[in-house]
Amino acid sequence: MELRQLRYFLKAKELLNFTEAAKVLNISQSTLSQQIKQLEDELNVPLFNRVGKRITLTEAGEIFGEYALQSINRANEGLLVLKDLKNLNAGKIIIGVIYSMRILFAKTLIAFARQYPNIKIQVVFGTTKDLLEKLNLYHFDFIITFHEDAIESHLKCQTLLKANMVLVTAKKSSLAKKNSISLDEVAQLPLALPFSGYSTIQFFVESFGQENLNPNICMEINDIPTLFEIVKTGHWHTILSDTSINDPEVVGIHIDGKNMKRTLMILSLKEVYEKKAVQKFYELLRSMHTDMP
Amino acid sequence: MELRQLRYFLKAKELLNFTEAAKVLNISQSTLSQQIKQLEDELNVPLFNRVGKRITLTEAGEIFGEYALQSINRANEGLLVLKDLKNLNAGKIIIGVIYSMRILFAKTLIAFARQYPNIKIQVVFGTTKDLLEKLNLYHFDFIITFHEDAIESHLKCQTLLKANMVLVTAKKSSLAKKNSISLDEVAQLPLALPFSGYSTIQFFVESFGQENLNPNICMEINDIPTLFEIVKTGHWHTILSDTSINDPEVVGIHIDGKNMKRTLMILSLKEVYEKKAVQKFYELLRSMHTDMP
DNA sequence: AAAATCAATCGATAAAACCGATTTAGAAAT
DNA sequence: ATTTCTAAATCGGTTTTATCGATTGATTTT
Repeated sequence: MELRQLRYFLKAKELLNFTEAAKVLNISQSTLSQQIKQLEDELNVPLFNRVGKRITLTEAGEIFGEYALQSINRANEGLLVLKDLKNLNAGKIIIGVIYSMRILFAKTLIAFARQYPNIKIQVVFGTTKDLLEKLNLYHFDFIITFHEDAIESHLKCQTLLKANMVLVTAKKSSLAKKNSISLDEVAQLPLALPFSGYSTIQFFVESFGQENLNPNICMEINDIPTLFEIVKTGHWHTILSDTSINDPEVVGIHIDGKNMKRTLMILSLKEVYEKKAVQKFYELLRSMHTDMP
Repeated sequence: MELRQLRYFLKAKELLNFTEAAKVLNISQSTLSQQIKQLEDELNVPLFNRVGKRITLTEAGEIFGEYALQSINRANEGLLVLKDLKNLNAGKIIIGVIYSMRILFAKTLIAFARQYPNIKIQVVFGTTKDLLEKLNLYHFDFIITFHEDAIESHLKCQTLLKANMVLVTAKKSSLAKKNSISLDEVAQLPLALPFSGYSTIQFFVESFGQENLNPNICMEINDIPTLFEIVKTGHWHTILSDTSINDPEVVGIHIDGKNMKRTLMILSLKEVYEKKAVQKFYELLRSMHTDMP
């Protein structure tokens, strides 16, 4: 029993004429006759009465017709749903994002949700380590993170933007008046750094290490709003990417040095089919990056 | 897209291993690989991610799987329902019966309904003419009637029983003591005959005509219980098949003459598939006829 | 009565499913 | 790190099945 036979049967049932049904189906009448017969043999019951040259439906044909129609409809619906998926009228994407991308990401998220209201979006904020782990477990469609390590061969890596790492200080602080600050100077300050993952710590270690500087790290906190509160006291300072700053009572000061930029990447698994919704999200991310001052 | 491909896909989805799925399906792994690829090409979306040597399900595969399963289940259910039909666990039969078969038929009906409780039965009592007309319109599975005319070639005819036509008279009547009566004598009696259709009237006309007798027909009534009430007055008499008599206050007296039997037939259309339920009903009718004294 | 028509059947052909062998590359064992 | 095993993809050939046009047989239409 195949869908082909069910389709043939339903058309014959509809028209109660094999010759006409065959014409509509673009097959020969003899093919239709044979396929219906095959189906009847398999079902072990006639679906049509042959009355002279005409056909009428049997009780079995009546009953079976309901099921045949539903079977075909289900298959067609499956096909249609996949089309919708492809046309961004359905589906779901799951994205992992590091905390410091909150502000920029939120804007992109809102724009995407407005443009594609039928696509479900799940967003998970986390540390780079956690996000990577889950990416490798096929949990995410992609993650957005800083990532300077050697790219694993099974990962696809797209550069999103270069983010500046800046000294974040209270607006009321005397430092707030500076346009820039040296790394030497930063090393003298009491720092409360973001403890958001291995790669972040590595970044700091390497940046200061290259200048043989020992930063005065007083705290490591893995919550950016809390960091802002600490900074707002005017005593402690932190170093964050400029994408993180959205508090009116803190400012970011450019740190001199060519290593004070971090690359924000989109990471995904190579073997995983790239949904159209995901492609659209990338496009939106990039266009919003282009517009950045 | 065919049910075969959907079956293959669902097994691969279940086992997440083409080689094992192929083994279970009793096909070669390469066949499975090719058929899945064909399906993916038709759907224009991958259903599986190929991860090294393993496979995982895509979102599209997840979604499509639901519809594929339902499509196959519907087709299978259609098959099962037809089996039930064949096994007398479902279905419907529609029977036309002449009035004089009421008593005998009721017994058969009850026995059948008890034996096959899941089969719906529709019974229509009527005149031979009406029943025949509707039979030709595919309204009935079969009808039970007296029928002596030349059998139309599109009708299938089975003899059920030979029914005796008897004089029906009041038990309190002096005639009731007779074992038999001649047609001459009957012609002298005031008769109230059943007006139940052309063939019944023809039968009487021919029976009396052959003896050059003119019966005294006072009434023609197309309701058997009413005929019994008339007869019970002791004044009028009627002629009915002995299968009709179920009133304790009337008796049937054998009428001398070789023409006083009528053949009760089962009539059906030759081109119409004979349901198993119908076959079973025939069997029951015949067995109850055999048991008749 | 003759012509047209419709489902069934036939024999041949085209298309598709299927197979085993092989390739490619990843996973597991050493 | 190297070797062995293994699983999906691909290839070319074979088998099976759908399909076709012609024909048959019988019914319907003219």
